[in-house]
Amino acid sequence: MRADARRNRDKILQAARDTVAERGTDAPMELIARRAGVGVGTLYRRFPDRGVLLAALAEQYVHELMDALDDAVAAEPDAWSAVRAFVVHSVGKSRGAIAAALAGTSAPQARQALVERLDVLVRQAQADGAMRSDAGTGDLMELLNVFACHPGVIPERFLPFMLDGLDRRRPYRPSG
Amino acid sequence: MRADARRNRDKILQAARDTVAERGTDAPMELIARRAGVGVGTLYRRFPDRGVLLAALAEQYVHELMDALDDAVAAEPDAWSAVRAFVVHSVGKSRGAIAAALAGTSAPQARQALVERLDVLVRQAQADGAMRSDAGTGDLMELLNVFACHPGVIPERFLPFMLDGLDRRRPYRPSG
DNA sequence: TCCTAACCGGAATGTCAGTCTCCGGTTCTA
DNA sequence: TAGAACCGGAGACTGACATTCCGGTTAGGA
Repeated sequence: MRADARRNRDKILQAARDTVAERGTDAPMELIARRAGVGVGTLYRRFPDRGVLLAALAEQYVHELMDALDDAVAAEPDAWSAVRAFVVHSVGKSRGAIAAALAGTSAPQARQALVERLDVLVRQAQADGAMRSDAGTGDLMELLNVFACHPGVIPERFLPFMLDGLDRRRPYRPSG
Repeated sequence: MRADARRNRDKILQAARDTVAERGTDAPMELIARRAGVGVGTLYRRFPDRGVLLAALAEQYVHELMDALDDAVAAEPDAWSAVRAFVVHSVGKSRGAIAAALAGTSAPQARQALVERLDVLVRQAQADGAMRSDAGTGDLMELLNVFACHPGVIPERFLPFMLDGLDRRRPYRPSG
């Protein structure tokens, strides 16, 4: 693969990510290409159809979530704090790409690994008495999805409330 | 207006509501017509374009929300309970129609009236120390919108958590 | 019952946004 | 410097919708 070809591939992936984040999974291919500073021809040469492109995006994204989960576990003092940090972080970056990565049928094995990993943490948080026990890992994944589909101020605004709702201890912090 | 014409008008409105609930504000007109058991011609004769149809829907819906608010106030013992009941009830019925009714530019005066009414209740709930004070009426309206755009199990599942997050007293009820 | 204005259905037309192909021109790299 | 690999984007195609139009049907008053 020639150097310029690889360079373009990367640019396309990044552009796809941004575009999908803003316009959803069915964003125009041409928009993605233009955003990458590339012709549609180039886009299609690299990714024969939308499905392939989305799969690549999903793969990449799930891996990043995995890393974010590791970071959260390393940085936070307990399981529930880690879960919280992970969710906040994940919702904060790359919006719609989450939806593409998690909701779709792409990269199911990577997704599965992520879910299992998160599940361990969730169970721990519940065992600690920190997280309410009538909500589970699946709920969190769906939560990510819902918020991923609503770029804009909404997630930032509601996420803290939502997380407080999931918190069994429910600390009340008027200014945050 | 002939009897059959009126009958059809009502059927169209109902079909539009269901269809918009499922497929969003830009659901195909033809789908709405078919669902109403009517030809597209009839639909267009009654509602010259999508905007008019949506406006009619909005009007009707906002009035229903108003009634729901009244009912909630009458049935519940305090302001916060009424707010909660209202939100749950509103999210529960006629999904996407909410989005059409509230997000759009249709029926702004009716919407305004609803918001003001709800606002009184919200302030009361906050004054009672029952609802957290860093979230307001606007947040609730947006909340309705977000959930309205996500038919399916999601709202039912998350709404209770969300509302608990907004509750200053935060009663913990493992089984509900 | 009969008449006709009002109403109905849906085929037909027009529009538009997007996808994907193709090829003449350009750029790496050996 | 040759030529394999790559690039851009015009344009042919497609499908999904909106909207119009008119021959056939019907409600409901005389």
